[in-house]
Amino acid sequence: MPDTPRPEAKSPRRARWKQNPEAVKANILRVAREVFAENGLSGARVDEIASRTDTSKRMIYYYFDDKEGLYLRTLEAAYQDVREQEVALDLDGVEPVEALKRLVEFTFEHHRKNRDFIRLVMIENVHAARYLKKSETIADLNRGVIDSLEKILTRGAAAGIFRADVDPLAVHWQISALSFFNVSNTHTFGHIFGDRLTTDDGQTLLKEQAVRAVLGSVLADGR
Amino acid sequence: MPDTPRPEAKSPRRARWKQNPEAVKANILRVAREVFAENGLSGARVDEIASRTDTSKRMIYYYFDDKEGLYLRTLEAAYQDVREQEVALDLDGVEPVEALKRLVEFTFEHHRKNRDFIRLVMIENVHAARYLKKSETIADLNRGVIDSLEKILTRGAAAGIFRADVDPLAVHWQISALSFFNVSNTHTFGHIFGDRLTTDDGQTLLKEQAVRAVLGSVLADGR
DNA sequence: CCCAGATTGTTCTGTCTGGTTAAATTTTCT
DNA sequence: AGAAAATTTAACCAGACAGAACAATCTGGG
Repeated sequence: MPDTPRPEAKSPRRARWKQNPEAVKANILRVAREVFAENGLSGARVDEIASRTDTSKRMIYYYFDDKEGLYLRTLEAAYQDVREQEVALDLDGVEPVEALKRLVEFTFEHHRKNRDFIRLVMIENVHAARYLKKSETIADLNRGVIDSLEKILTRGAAAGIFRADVDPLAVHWQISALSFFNVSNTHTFGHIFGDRLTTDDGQTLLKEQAVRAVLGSVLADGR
Repeated sequence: MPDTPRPEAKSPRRARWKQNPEAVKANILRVAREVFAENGLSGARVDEIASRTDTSKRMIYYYFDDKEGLYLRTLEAAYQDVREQEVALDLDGVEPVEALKRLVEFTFEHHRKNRDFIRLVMIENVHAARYLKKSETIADLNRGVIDSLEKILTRGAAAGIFRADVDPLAVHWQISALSFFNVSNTHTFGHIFGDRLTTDDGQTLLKEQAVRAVLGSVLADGR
């Protein structure tokens, strides 16, 4: 990252700076995530990314080769970031219903906090996941989520509280759907039906409803 | 739509053709929907749209002014199309639980059948609904959905089957979320977790689960 | 300290894609 | 026949990605 103050005068063509490859890369990636999230891959302008950086366009090509390379790395970094936030959650000791409840609530909030990430995933889906598929690392990161969910479900089934035939993957799909849609479709939904559900009260309502919904599809019939 | 066979010979610089404004416009819109859905607004190429048409690039500008104009009209047309398919459903006479079940199933299938539409909505959300907001017509089309849902819910509440405090809009949100996500995130989800849920069996499972989920968040506590 | 290699900044240029328009030609309506 | 609308063909031109060239500065090893 170049140091800040262009030393006042005229003739010294260059300012002083320190070498800091990691910081430069990180800076570029941070900005790239924002710009790609706002405009998509083809909509984003390399020049705009550069100008929002503390460094120059030259560095983008120096470290990421080209626009698509930058996009791919941005995607990977975003996935990694988000997954790192998730490991905190430990529900092994908790009673099944409560554990599932917490998991839903956590996911719901977690998505809300990572809007740019959600948008990147949306964009990938418009691309039919073309770039995601190029990444070796991403898929592996995510599979763990299923395991921890499965633990909760089998514990619940053993206790007779949950149905025995629930599919962990399908439940994860459901939790994701509710949490994802809540962020991804804010704009169209809000414009058509009003913003009532995006207020704080509305969001709490939706979160509670999501919990009820997931439990509803998982609880044993008589309960 | 220009007529097909460029009359063999050399000198006649122009082929013969017939005027057919409506067909040309419709043809352009149909193709535009596909291409925009595949690539987004900025990703779509006017040249590609033109080449997939039976007409020429110039006609796009003749009828739609510019790329954004075409995009906006495409969006409006898509919304209108989709809403027209929905009016068929009549659930007034049906018993509440059954009615809600059918509504969920219908919506789920309906989304699956209109993938391009879903993608357009995704794209709009990436744009923060910038173009949707320019449209006068779209918002009005959709509000009716809430009314018919509300009827079901109040009937159910009156019968003591549904909770009294359910919010129709929130329930619609939930149904949409499950149906929408199922289409919108097929690619990323499928790549990360495998395609098991996109098979016919998987989709039936998800649909059933969606029904259970919605009912679970709506049914009165005792049952 | 001095050198080699890595990192960063600046400026400039190429080049091609892609949205847009000019102008001519044909059809249709009255 | 003449005017207006529809359609065709053929460019035009800005902007965006890409990278060349060069200089300057930093950093680590000998």
